[in-house]
Amino acid sequence: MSQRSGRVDSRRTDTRERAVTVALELFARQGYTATSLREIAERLGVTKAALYFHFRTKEEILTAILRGYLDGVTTLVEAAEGPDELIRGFAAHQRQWGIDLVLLVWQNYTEIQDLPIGAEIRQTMRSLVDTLAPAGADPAQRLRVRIALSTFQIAAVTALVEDDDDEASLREAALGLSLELLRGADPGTREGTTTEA
Amino acid sequence: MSQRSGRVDSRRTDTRERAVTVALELFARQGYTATSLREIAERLGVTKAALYFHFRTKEEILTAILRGYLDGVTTLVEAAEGPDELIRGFAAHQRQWGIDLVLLVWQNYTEIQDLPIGAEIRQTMRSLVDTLAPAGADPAQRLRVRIALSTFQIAAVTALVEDDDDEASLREAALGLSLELLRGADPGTREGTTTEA
DNA sequence: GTCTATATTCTGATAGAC
DNA sequence: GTCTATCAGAATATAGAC
Repeated sequence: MSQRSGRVDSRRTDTRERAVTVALELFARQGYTATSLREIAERLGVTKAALYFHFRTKEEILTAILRGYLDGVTTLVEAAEGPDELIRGFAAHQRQWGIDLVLLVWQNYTEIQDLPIGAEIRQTMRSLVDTLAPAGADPAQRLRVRIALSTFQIAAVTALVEDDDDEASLREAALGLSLELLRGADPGTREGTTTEA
Repeated sequence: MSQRSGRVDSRRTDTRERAVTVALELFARQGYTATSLREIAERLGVTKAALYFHFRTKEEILTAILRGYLDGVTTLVEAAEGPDELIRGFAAHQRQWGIDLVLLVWQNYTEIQDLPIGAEIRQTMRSLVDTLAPAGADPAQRLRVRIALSTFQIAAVTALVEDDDDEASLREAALGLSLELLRGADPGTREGTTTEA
């Protein structure tokens, strides 16, 4: 963004984008710390020094990956008009970003949590729970919502481990379970869009 | 075990046990790869070389931690007389081993999965699901069981992130949700101990 | 059982040429 | 934008004295 000149530069390469893609896969499958810049660079067919032209630190690569995903979630939360619509939007979002992103966030949260974007992720997830949980929900109800959200991640990981299971049907089952859990979070009224408390 | 002489050796130290405890905490909080042997040794007040007397590799420390936990789960599965009893036993087991073990397995699964004990963990978890799910359960029902099992882990992590929530009540809520999910896995008969299919 | 000392390899990161 | 060359530090692991 800050390095684009506006017009199409003939010398422009796609190394940065490719680096983000490759890093996502390697970070997800091997872990952030266990993946070296040398490894990423080799996959891209460039040197480590070339990577340092695009990113100032290794952490910046990780942050770049998470940025797009997180902004998507924020947009979802802000645009949501009701719990059911939001959970469906979240399901689609998780699907769109794929198993590697899910793995990346879960398996490397230890490293992510200390980064600036880690605080953003916590905040976004909390607003997601806030939006999905009834106003004034107790911790048990909020836990229910958190489990409803984790459903898609568990399904994605299950599809990876149990390779004989059909991923698409697992996703569908996850959505059903998620909605079921969500409805249980508020045994009373859950028809209108209770945006106001 | 293999190095004990039977009688109480006055020169015997508890470095190995202490190393396992310290490593569990550091691996859980910082990640397996991000934690160095130097760090573990410093915490113990010994040198790296002393650690290598007790463990041949870094992976062996990780394996030693997971061994006790995993054997406990196996024992639970073999002794189980019914789904409800098993899930309660699993809940108690998770509680007993604490948040650090839960974090360790989840946050470092990328590294664990390639170890020999990683295969054991997968197998044990599968037998756990097998025992909890009705015979002939479809993937969707098995997913439900997996989510029921994840409940305790999500509760533990939630207690860590949301430090104003009461951990004990979260655990209680998790057990209730887990049982609720489990009952939904088989809408039909779930009274007798259907050990035979 | 624990130590000092060391071997070897890799890490993230920088300088400067092209 | 990418390269070669290099840095300082840290990693796992081993050898051998005590």
